[in-house]
Amino acid sequence: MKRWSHYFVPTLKESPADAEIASHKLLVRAGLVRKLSGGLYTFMPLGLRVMQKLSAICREELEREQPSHGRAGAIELWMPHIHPVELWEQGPRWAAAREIMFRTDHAGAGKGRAKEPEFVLGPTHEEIITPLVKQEITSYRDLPKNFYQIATKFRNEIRPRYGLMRAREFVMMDAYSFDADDAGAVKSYLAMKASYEAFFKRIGVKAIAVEADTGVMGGSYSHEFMVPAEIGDDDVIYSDSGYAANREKASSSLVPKDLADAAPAGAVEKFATPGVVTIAQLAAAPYAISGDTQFKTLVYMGDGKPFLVILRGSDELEEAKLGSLGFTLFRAATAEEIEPVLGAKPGSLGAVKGTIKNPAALAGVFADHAIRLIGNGVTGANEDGFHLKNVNVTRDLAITQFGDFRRVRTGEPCPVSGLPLQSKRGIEVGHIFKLGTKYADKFGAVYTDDQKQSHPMVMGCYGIGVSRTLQAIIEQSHDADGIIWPWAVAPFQVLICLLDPKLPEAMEMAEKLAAAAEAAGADVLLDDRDERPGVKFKDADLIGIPLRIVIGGKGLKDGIIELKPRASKDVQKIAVADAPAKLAELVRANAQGVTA
RNA sequence: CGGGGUGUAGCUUAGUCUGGUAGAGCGCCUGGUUUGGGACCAGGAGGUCGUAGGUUCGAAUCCUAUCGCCCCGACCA
Repeated sequence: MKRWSHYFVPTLKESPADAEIASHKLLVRAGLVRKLSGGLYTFMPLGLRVMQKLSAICREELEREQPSHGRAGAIELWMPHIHPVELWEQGPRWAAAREIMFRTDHAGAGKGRAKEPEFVLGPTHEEIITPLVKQEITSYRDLPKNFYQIATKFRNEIRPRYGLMRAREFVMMDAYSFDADDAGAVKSYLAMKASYEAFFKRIGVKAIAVEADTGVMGGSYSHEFMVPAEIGDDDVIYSDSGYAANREKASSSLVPKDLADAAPAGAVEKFATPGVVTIAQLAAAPYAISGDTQFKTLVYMGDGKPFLVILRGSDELEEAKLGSLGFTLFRAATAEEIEPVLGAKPGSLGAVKGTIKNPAALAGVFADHAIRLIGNGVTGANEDGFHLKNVNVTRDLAITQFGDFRRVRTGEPCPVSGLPLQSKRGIEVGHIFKLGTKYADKFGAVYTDDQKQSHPMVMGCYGIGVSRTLQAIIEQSHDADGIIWPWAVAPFQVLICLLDPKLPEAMEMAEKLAAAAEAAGADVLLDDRDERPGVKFKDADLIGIPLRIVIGGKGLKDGIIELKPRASKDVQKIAVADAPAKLAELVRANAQGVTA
C-alpha cells in the first residue's frame, strides 16, 4: 500500500498549453509524465507503474508456450543502445535509416573529430541481434529462437507529436525470431501474432491486426496492430468481411480479373493544349476529357535513375507501394531531372512509345492495373502544350510491369469479399514483420542442417510501442473527468479515499481494507492527504483507479463505507463488517476477468 | 525540411495592434474559519516578459537575428 501523502502524484487542475488531444492532456494532468523537451518525457511514479505493468504482461504473453505452434515462447535479453556505426553501414537499410538516427560525436571523449560518427543510438536492433545470432548459433539444433527486449529506443523523429504518441525516446518491446526455413518463420510469425492478440486483450485495449506495408524494414509481409482513434496517424481500410489493411497497403478489386485488353480505337492523334498542365484543366472545357480517361505519368528517381509511374488521371499515387519495386531509395523527380529524359515539363508528360526523348535513361515504366480500365485514352505528348488521344494501353504504352500503385478509395470493392471498403483512423501500437533472409544474408547468419548444408536463417521482427500503448489506452478509455484505467494496467487497482484521515477508527478501517485488497492481489493507494473531500474526489476521477472506496466520518457512524467503480456511476454502500470480504471478492473477480 | 502559430511567476493567462517601466486566477507560504465533488477571509513570497542585438528620453510592446515549443504536411512503435 502506498500512502498518497508520502507518495508523489502531482495532479493539475488545468491542461498544459502544449497539449492538444485528450490523452496527452490527461497524461500530464494526472501526473503520469512531465516533458523535458519535445518528444522527451520523464515517467513520473504513477506513469512508471503503468509502464511496469504493461511490460510485465507483455513478458508473460511473449514467454508463454505456444503449444499450437509447437515451440517455446520468446526469450528476454538486453542489448546496448549505443551501436557501432559499422554494423549499420553493413546492414541493408543504412541509407534509409540514417536520417532518423541520433549520432554521437566525440565531445568529451578526448579524441579529435572524426569524419563519420563512430556510434549511433539504436532506433531498433536488427543490426545488433543478427550478428549476435550469427556468432552464437550455427546448428539447426539451436533453431528456432526468438529473442526480445523491452527497452528504450531513440529516433530523431522529424516531428514528435502528441506527448508519448510519437516521441524521440520511447519504450519499445522488440523481438527477433530466427528459423531454419520459411515454414518455421511463418509459424514464428503466427505465434507472435497470437501473443500480440493475447497481450492487447489482457491490457484491455481494442487493437485490430491489419495488413501493412513493410516499409524500410523490408520483408515479405507484415501486420500492424491498430487502436481505432480519431487522432491516429494511420488510415485503416476495412470491409465488413473482416478485411483490414493500412491505407498504404490496401488494395481493391476495382479492375475485374477477366478484363480483356481494349482494342485500339484509332490512330494516335496529337492535339494542341496550350497552357494545360493539370488533369483538372484537361477535364474542363473546352477539352472535357474526364480524369478517368486520362493517363497520368509521374517521374520518380529510384537509386539515382528515373522511372515512370502511370496511373489513371483520377487516381492518386500511393507512394509507399513503390517500395515493391525494389529500390533502396526513391523520391519524386524534379522538373530539372525530368525534362532531359522525357523532353517536356511536368504537365505534358506521357509514356507513349517513340515520344520519350531518352528512353534508355529510364529504370522502367510501371503502370497501375487500373489504367486497363481506360483502354484508350489521353496522355501528354512529351512536348510542351500538346497531348495525344486514342492512346491504347497495350499498343502504345512502353510498360515494363503492371502493379498496384494507386491509393484506394472508400466505396471501392474489397479485394476479399467485394463489399464496399470503409476507412477509419488508427494508432499503430504494434507491428510484426516476416523478414525473410534479408538481414541474415547481409550479416552471414547461417546454420548447418542435418545434411551438413549451410542455409541462411529466416527471420522475423516484432515491435510493440509500450509507451505509445500507454497513451493509446488513455485515448481509448477516458471521460470528461479523467482516465478510466483497465484493471490490468492501472497503476493501482484500488484507491481508498480517507475523508477524515485524522479519525483513528477511519484510518484503522482503511488499513484493514487495504490489507484485504492486497491479499486478494490488488495494488492499493490510500489517499490520506489533509485535503477537502472535493479535491480527493476530483483527483480520484482524474487518475482513474478502477475501484474507489470512500471512508467518511459520517458513513462510519452509520456503519457503512462506499464502493464505486471508476467506470460506473453506481455507488454501493457496504456495511463495515462485510467490507473487507466484499472488497477481496471484488478484487478477485476483476483480476480473473483479465487473466482468464 | 516546407507552411502556420506561439513564448509573460511552478501552471493557465491579460497586457503587444496604439511604447510610459507588469496584472489576474490556480498553486505555494503564514494565520483564522471551514470540511461529502477542485472552500472562504486576511496577510505574504515569487517575473532580467525565451535569448542576443538594434530603434527610442523610455521597449513585454517596434525592428533584426537566433533558440524553444505547438499545429498541418512527408516518416514511424
